[in-house]
Amino acid sequence: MNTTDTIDNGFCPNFHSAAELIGRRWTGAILRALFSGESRFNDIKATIPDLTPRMLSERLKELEAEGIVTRRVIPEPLGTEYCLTPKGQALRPVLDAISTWAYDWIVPDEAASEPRQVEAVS
Amino acid sequence: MNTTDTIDNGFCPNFHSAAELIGRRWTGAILRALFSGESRFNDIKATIPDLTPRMLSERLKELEAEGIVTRRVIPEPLGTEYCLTPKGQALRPVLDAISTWAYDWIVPDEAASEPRQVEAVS
DNA sequence: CGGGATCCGAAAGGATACTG
DNA sequence: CAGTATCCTTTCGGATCCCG
Repeated sequence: MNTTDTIDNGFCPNFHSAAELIGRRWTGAILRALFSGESRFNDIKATIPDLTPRMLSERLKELEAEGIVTRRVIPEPLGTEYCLTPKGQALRPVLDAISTWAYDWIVPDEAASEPRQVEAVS
Repeated sequence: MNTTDTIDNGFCPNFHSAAELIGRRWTGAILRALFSGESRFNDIKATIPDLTPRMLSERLKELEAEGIVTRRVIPEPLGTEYCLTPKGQALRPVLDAISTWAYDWIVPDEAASEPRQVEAVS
């Protein structure tokens, strides 16, 4: 029933697993780095502030296991390259939608820390 | 630097917090239930299989703190009603994008164990 | 009905160090 | 460069009981 249409049923396991896959800590940012063109381990790591190699490695493995990225070792400049598979590329609309929403609704200085100062509304 | 929506920079804290907000455990499903029309605590709970009241309560509070839902106590039938704010409504494209992706790429028996053929090829 | 409080085990995540 | 290994803290999340 729910196929490409709108949200009209209460629960969908596929949706659920997809949401939690993408939403796993750091995963969104990693995917974003991949989309932005980064592909080497340390390049990805460098673009994401507090990401430790352990986390990156772990998330990358998960994504690989999910068929979202592929890992390839490059002999010459010696390194590893992570690329998005079609399934991974297909996530672009999702990432874009999140970006748009974030841009529209997340107030800049609310993002990093969270000094949620509402202006005194009694 | 471009801030509109395309992905071409490495990291964006707004995007990051948005992704992890939506991706928090159960949050996607809860949002989905809200979009599908549920609004009462136990109705939402009922649509999501293993969600405990504690988790629902916790997530709902987070969403409320983020300005994504509003909580209102209804005196008559006695209950509580959770509604999406404009900020919450604005998440619809995100949820839809995830739904679409999930439908296209998550193979049923990989998500849970609900038999469903993606496409009866040939 | 709609939660809050508490307890507690499980798992995720961070820091640091070390290696092929 | 690209990870691993280990430790150890924090958080998550489930169960249970209770309260307005």
